[in-house]
Amino acid sequence: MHVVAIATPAGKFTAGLTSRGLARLEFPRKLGPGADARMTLDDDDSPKLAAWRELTAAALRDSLAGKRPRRLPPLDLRGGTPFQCRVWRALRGIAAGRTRSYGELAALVGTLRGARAVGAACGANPVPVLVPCHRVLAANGKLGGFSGGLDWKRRLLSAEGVAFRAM
DNA sequence: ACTGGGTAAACAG
DNA sequence: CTGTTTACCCAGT
Repeated sequence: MHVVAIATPAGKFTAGLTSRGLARLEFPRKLGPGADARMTLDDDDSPKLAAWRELTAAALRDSLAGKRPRRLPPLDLRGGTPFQCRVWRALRGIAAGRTRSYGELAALVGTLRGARAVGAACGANPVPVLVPCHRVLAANGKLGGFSGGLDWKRRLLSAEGVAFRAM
């Protein structure tokens, strides 16, 4: 996996690219002692990977501004279990500015009472923002959780003009 | 506002 | 297989 930095107005994201596409996306990390240890940046990417890095950067900047990205890089989501892949695919069907509840998403993937399992699958989403797990709220309109921290979830939803109940 | 039971899936052992 | 944990949900207090 080729690890590259993606600069945005909101900070430096980290993307992991494989020969099949974008496999991971991480929010800017708080700089702690030794925070750079895992940041083995990769400069000599192939033209293909460089193109995907630019697609990722453009899509990420659009998404952070609340706009729908015109084009996404290919995604390499092989890591997931069959259930997680169903959930992640369903996530991509939620348009910008719209939300669903964990329970609704469970019904969409054919697991009627699996709201909690859907939450766990969202937490395992390797490509947040572009696979929009932030558009899933709890059934009562509250936020639920977010792997990157609830501040990011609030920020992404606000950029899309979505209203939500404070927690 | 808080509690408890029900629930599906992943994971450790 | 059993136990534990989870970004849940709903009907009761």
